[in-house]
Amino acid sequence: MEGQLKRGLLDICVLAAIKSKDSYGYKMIKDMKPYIELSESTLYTILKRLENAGMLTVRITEHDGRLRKYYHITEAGLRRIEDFKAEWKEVISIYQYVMKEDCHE
Amino acid sequence: MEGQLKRGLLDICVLAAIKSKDSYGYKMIKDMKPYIELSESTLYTILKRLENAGMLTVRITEHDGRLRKYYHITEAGLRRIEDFKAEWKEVISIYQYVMKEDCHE
DNA sequence: AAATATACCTCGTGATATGATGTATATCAT
DNA sequence: ATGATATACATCATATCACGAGGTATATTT
Repeated sequence: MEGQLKRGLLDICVLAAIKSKDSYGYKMIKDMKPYIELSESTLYTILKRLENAGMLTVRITEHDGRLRKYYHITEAGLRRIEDFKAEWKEVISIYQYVMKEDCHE
Repeated sequence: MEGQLKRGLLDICVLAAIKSKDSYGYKMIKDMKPYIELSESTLYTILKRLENAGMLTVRITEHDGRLRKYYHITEAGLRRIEDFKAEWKEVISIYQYVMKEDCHE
């Protein structure tokens, strides 16, 4: 997809991916793949940003001799998802404006 | 609204605003205000970008002794709107992913 | 005369996504 | 055994972009 539109949804997708169950980067990419594709560099950038913003916490573990970092959503992260739902209504309103203009043809 | 989400919609809104009828910057801002607010600096940046991308053409006029630049959508611009409609389906798919995860609570 | 509306523009800044690249271990196929 | 692929993390440079601040100029309203 064209990228621009996706941008605003990235943070929310990542938060959604860990909302009901802690997860780690590599797994998140695979889980989200059917819905939204993002590279590792993009995801780790986002995870770092969300961590700095207090939206999630990190727990380092070891699995089969490999490093694995589990991410856990915080209260602030949950609130961010709630805020998104409100913003989504505005997005729909904008979409309707575009469609309205589109139908004047 | 949060900004990030709006980003991907800005170009499309501007194209939609001139789709059925040529318009000019100052008017577009007022027309779009109920749906999406954008500053003059933002709009003129976008108009310049869309012009460079061949999505619209410009016609300079004079009105009451004041400069006025009318923008006209091109074939490429119309195609951009069509592409957006396809992308929108992906956006909805992503939204549903977020909501799905949200309901596991 | 002053304030507001109309109408355009540029520059600097901060935020951001992404490709390229790197590190390291485990597993699988030949 | 060895080479490829999968797992799993990270950083850096770059390009794009929205936006506030500030600027220019004329017409209309108070």
